[in-house]
Amino acid sequence: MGRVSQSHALPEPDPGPAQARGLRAQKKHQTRLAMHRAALELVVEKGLSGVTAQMIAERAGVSTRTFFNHWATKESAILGVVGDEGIRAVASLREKLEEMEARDALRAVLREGIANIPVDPGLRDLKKHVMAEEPSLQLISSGNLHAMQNELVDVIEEALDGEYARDHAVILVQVSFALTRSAFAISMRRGIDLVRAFDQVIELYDSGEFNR
Amino acid sequence: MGRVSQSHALPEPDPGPAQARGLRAQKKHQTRLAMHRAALELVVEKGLSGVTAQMIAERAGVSTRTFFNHWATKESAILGVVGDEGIRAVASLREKLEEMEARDALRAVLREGIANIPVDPGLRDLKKHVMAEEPSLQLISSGNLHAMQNELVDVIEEALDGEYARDHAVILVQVSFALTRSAFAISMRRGIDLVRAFDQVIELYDSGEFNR
DNA sequence: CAGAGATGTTGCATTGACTGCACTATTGCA
DNA sequence: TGCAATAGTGCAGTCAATGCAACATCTCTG
Repeated sequence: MGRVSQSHALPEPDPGPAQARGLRAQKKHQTRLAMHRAALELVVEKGLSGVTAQMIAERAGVSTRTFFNHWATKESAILGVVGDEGIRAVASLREKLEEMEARDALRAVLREGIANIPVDPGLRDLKKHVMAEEPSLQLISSGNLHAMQNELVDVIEEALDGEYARDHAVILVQVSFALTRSAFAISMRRGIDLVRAFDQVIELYDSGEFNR
Repeated sequence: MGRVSQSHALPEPDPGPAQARGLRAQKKHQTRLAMHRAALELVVEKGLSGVTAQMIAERAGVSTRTFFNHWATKESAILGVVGDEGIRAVASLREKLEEMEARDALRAVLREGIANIPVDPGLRDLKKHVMAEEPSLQLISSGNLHAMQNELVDVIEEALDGEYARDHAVILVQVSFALTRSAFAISMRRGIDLVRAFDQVIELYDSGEFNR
């Protein structure tokens, strides 16, 4: 009965994709996946606005309350957001900044980031389809990126000099994220791998067509 | 919380800032402004999550229902969203594309767009303060831009040639919006005019620091 | 200037996202 | 086996948002 509820019990991030330590963690991850899958399927069937949290919970075989114990919002269940990527990205950026230019470091981090997006193979196509159909989800998805932007700006600012260090950092981050978003769009449209699209975008961009 | 309403009977945009035709339209605009002001004040006082639509309506002297007749969401009342900018932007872009390069045309349109953001002088500082305090509003704000992005991409694609016309267009639009967002951030931080910030960002960007 | 139609405002009822709380059910571990 | 930790659940409640129907207030026309 010792309900020592700590912080506002926000929906915790997912520990690991597959190799869960205990039986307990395994089950949890399983439940989570079931909800994510159910969410995707239902959105395909009925469209985003035609799906309620209750439906998703029901199909996944859990209570509505449990659903919201796992996901902060209906949309995050659909997107299958993990959460702690921001922290890793910042750490990764710090390391890279010691051996390369800010621009390249940032690009590398973003490339890493999108390469590590965990997608259950069975859900890959489903998710792609949903994302293509529901633009507002794209927006939310890039909104998740938004959260880490400021932190990245801070880190990069430290690595730059001059009066306009922060302005530089801001622009650099914004533009880099813009390229990432472009990669998302192009990947979706052409049906190609996201990382591949990212590389193509970088190449196109660096070709200089955009600076005159 | 995170509602992403896809309203059908959308609350109509505001006809004109000041010189409203009839008495009716005048009153309407007045009501609208009262709500916008109330929303901003309350957010300053209690924070975004501490404010309910009811509170805003009450302070503005209207019913809750009326509140939602004017604004699609609580947040749009705070931001004072007008709405029909997208249409104007697209038309404007079409014109400009006939006399200048895609990049410059797009920049010009964006510059126009931010220059025309209607802000009641009395609310300017209030809004700036609120935007600085509540990052999630910034996100929503740029989300509004998001809607017109695809249309702009379409228009620009027509103006470009080659196999990669659309990819070019996507990247161009994304990057240009990134610069605009940067201008927002910098304008906020330095407390300078948005258009001025935009010009500075463009200058900084074109200086070439970002392409090597 | 009267009356009809258009438009703004409101109350009411309802749906659906989310949250806090108290409680039960499992699981991990000593 | 016994107990602490943690996942899952039911319930009640808040708040955003919407449809609907009644009502109030212009606006415009004959």
